[in-house]
Amino acid sequence: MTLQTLAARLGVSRSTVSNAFNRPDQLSDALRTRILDAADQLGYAGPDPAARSLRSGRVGAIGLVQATLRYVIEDAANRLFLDGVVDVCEQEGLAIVLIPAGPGGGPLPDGHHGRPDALRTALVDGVILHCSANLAERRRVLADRRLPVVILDGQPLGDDLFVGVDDEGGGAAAAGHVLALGHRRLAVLSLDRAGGGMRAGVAQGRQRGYDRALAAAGIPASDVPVRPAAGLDVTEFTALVRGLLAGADRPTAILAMSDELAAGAVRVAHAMGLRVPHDLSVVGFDDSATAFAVEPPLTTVRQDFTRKGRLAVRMLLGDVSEGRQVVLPVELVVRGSTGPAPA
Amino acid sequence: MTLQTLAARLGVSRSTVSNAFNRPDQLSDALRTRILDAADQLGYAGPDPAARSLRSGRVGAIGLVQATLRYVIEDAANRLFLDGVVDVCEQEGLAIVLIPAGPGGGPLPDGHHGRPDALRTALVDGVILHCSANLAERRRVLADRRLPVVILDGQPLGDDLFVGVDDEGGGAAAAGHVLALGHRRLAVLSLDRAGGGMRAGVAQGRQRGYDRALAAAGIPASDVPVRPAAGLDVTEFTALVRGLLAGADRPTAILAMSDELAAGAVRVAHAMGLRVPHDLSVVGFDDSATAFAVEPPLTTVRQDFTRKGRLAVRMLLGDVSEGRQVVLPVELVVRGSTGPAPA
DNA sequence: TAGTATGTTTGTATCGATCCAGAAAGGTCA
DNA sequence: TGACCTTTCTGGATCGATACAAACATACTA
Repeated sequence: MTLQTLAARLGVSRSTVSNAFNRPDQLSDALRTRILDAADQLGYAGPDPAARSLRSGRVGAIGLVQATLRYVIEDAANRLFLDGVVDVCEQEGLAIVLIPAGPGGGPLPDGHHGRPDALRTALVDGVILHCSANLAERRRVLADRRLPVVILDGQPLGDDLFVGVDDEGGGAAAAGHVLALGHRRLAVLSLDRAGGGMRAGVAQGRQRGYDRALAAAGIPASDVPVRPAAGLDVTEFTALVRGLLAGADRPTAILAMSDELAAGAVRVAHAMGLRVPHDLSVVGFDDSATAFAVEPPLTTVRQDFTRKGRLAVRMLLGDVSEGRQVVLPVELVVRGSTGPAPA
Repeated sequence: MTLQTLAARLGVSRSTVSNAFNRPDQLSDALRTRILDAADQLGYAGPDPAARSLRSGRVGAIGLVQATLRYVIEDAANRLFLDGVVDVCEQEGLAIVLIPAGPGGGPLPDGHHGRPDALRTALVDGVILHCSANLAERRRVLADRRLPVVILDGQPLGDDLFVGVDDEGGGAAAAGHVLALGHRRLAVLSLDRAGGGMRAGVAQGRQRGYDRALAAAGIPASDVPVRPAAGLDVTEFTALVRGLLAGADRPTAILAMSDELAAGAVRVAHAMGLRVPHDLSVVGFDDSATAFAVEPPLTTVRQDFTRKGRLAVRMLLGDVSEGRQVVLPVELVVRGSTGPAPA
């Protein structure tokens, strides 16, 4: 059952049937109801979406590209972002397409072999592209496809639409906070990971912030070990943190680039018999639900994920009233996981 | 830049270019590389997805329909299901489309006014349809579109592909457990809600299980109050549970149709000064992460969400090796939230 | 009564690919 | 050498709609 045959059955033109579905104002109510009723009767479910998309150029969906599909739903912070996305999409009746982007952080399929890249074949009107190692390459594919793109987090790329947060400012606030508490031996748990991180740009920004505060306090960056800690399993992560906290001149404060890393550090510290914040201060980042998943709750840097999500979608839909490249503010939230440096 | 123009530029036929992208075995390697290189050079991102879909009938994505988009990501149990879905989709290179289904549980747009229903226009190769109040109507739309459908949870509909769990058996196990502990005054917190539930079918199945066990114990169903509790805000929910637990002949055990409801009940009970399980036993359902979000951890009915997700996608893709209608087993998990009835 | 809006309906061109039957070229083998 | 395969490539038909301009009514104005 196609629009064509339905039109024939009713003795009207294709255009009229099409209009019945898409432009109520283009025909009389009487005819419109007659057509829609007939459609119901004959089991015509409405214009074929593929054909409609081909002709009209619209799809009614936006795409999300992140390091892995799993990350999209498992990361507590990211879910808050999704809340914002969902919010606007539901309002606008847009579907959300989760686009698999191949192995996290890895290169795209070269296009010459194997399965075609999902990014090339995804049916969407625009894409929210999370910062990642191969951002530029992905960006290029989307540019070739002439799809609108909003880059999320990290740093702006060219003059692309961009929404991020003040990672550097947040990092500086986090480090400044523990420095003000008298800590001098610090360590960083980075979102980067050995093989090029999933959120490379974010990690860099936050690190710059840490470094800035350290420099201001006169501490050489080389005195502060930075450990790539993202994507480790529990055993590896535990070993990493234990290594960091072993020895007499262990750090008295840990700057973690996410609340997950921070919470993990607190757990390991506890397991080692260290008290938080008495023996060790820990600062997280993001203020996701995880900040309350440990005792004491985490001092962390809050960002408004949901707002970020809403904004990203709106910008994708063409609303640039807040600018084409938006950096949202962050805010240090002091809770129980930080305290004065031990004497 | 279309396939057409690329072909012209190279002096080959459209078919050949198409084959270069889709059927490597249909042309010589030399020509294929020449074509793909030229495509790269000229910024041709590959065959237009909409055109491809129209002609080939394939999209490379599956759709998920649930009560609301938000539910998809916020519900802890549902995320486990998504894990399974994501698992298979990532393997198969399929995108996942979250289809907004209008106001939760409410009727579909009638098609005669307003925005076209997203279910009618979603570009997908098949749909996983969560049970909901207007399941049948949604099913019909998809039937008209001739899309493969897997119905998730609740009861099978006709001879549609179906994946669910033994809700009735689980309900019976949960109720049987507290009855065996000597409880005689029970109450049910139902997933149904006043205006027709989001997971109507599920609620019915679980209730049948409760009822079966009650009957076996000789307790008339009318003695056990059933309170629709899904979708309430904290205040409403608290009032509801307080009402239930007020009075001298208050229930000594609560059968909750989800871990969220159970955890909520535990919190309210604590707030009222009741000890769990000493004064009140609570049984959850699902064994999601929430089961450990309260003290004591919940006695609950476990189901394997991730397996359910994997299975649903595989069935959608045509694998019916486990049958066309699969009911997965559940298992009672006894933890700290249940104990002997108070004397 | 002609002239002008206003509101409906129609036809033609077009979107950008894939499918499939078959032509051309090159190889094998008795 | 000629019959018969293979491999490689081509062309026309087709998927199912929407856009846009033009045609047709009908009513209203002058």
